[in-house]
Amino acid sequence: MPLATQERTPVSRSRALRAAVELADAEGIDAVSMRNLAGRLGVVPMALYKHVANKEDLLDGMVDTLVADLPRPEPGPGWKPAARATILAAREMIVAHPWLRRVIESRTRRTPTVLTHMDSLAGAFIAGGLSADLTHHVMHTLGHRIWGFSPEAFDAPEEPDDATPPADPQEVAAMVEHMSATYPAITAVTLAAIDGDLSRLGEGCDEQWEFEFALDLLLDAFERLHTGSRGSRNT
Amino acid sequence: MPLATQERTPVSRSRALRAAVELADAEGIDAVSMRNLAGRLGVVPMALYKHVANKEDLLDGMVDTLVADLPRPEPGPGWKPAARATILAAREMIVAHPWLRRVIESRTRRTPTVLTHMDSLAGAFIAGGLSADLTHHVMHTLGHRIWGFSPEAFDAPEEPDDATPPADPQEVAAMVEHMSATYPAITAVTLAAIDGDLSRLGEGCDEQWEFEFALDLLLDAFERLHTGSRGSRNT
DNA sequence: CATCCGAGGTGTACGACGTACACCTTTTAT
DNA sequence: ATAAAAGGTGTACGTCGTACACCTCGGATG
Repeated sequence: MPLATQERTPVSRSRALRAAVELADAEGIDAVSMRNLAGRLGVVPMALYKHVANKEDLLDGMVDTLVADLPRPEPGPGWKPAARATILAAREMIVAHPWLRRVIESRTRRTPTVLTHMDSLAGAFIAGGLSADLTHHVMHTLGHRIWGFSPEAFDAPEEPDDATPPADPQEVAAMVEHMSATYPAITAVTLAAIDGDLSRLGEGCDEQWEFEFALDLLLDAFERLHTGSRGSRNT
Repeated sequence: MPLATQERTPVSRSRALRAAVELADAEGIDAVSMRNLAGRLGVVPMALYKHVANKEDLLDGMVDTLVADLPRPEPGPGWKPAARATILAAREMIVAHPWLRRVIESRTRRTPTVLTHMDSLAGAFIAGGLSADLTHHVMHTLGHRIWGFSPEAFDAPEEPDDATPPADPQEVAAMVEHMSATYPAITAVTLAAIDGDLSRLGEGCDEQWEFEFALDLLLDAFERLHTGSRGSRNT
């Protein structure tokens, strides 16, 4: 005999998606399995398939859930600040949900929600007077930066292990020596980034700063292309 | 009684990695499972673990195998053409192995081989006179472009299904109408890219061109930052 | 009222996957 | 000849996504 019916609000697509986002936030994206998520919802795994087509659809939906809340670029002052603000808002979303970057990267479908976001950003450029052609190239150049992240080829790998133990200075010095001999350029770059202060070695760099640096570099370059071609060339 | 001993060259790490690359080239990255790869090598799955630590290590190794063959930037004429040539060579590698992009994106370790490539590229900038600081930002800005691809947020999704059937023009026109109403900016951009010729709708855009456009845009911007700061600022 | 239906939930089962562990065999070095 | 290392085997476990057949309600409809 079942316990006193603990009334369970029935699962719905949006409830499932929100639960999945919460689960990913709390325990990481690997914890988001159909079985695990179903458990959270007090339901058997297969029940989820009444609300999502399959796991891909679940992940698409999770992205949609978050992307739908992004602000649209404000029409007005100019395309550059509008695009900048929109992209930085997307970045806040990425920072708030660390698993989101990888999930977006792995998406293969373009959902209407995602298309809407892309359209409103492209629309900002067009409204600002950029030609459709230039807007096209601009969107390509921005790439995933549209979503608030750039592909961080140069980044320190995420270290899931507990923070590196302090390690005595002598050992560190020897390591740096070795690095410097093997990878002179990278070492020079790294040392410059921490002002030569070896105690700051584990810090990693200021991603936000790097992101905005690259973003502004690109926006400025776009502006140069745009104004440089007004009336004379066909971009 | 076993068949006449068909002499099998013993598996080695590099043989396993090369076989894995071939397998991925031939059947896609999903076909690269420990079991499948072992089968190809005429060996039981667990035998692979004598040569790779685990699957992540296998994937790392596959990347290394290819990255090791990349040319280093030539010292000489200037950092810009040197970096450009190196990055475009990496791009050729990516194009030749379509699975490689995703695998590189998913790597979490930086192997010595990969560090060596990054170091030689960073070294080109430094040899060209860019400060360590500027080189740092430059590497970040290039992001995955270092590896010959940019994150294609704006790309058509890869369509694994057979090419879209020709679809009669009337239907296409209606679809475009609908798209244009729902996503005006994207539609304008897309139509511009195909010169309004609806028969070219499925084409997708010239990725190589977009890649080089973005690459050159960035390299030019770096140059402007560099020469603009010579002797006056500390970048 | 009786009936039906469809939306939501269940239970079982299958075929992958990565890999731990204990064991065997072959090659090589001494 | 012998010992040890290097390479290969076989079994087993836990996890995953999901196909398929079934059940169970709460209305809507005759």
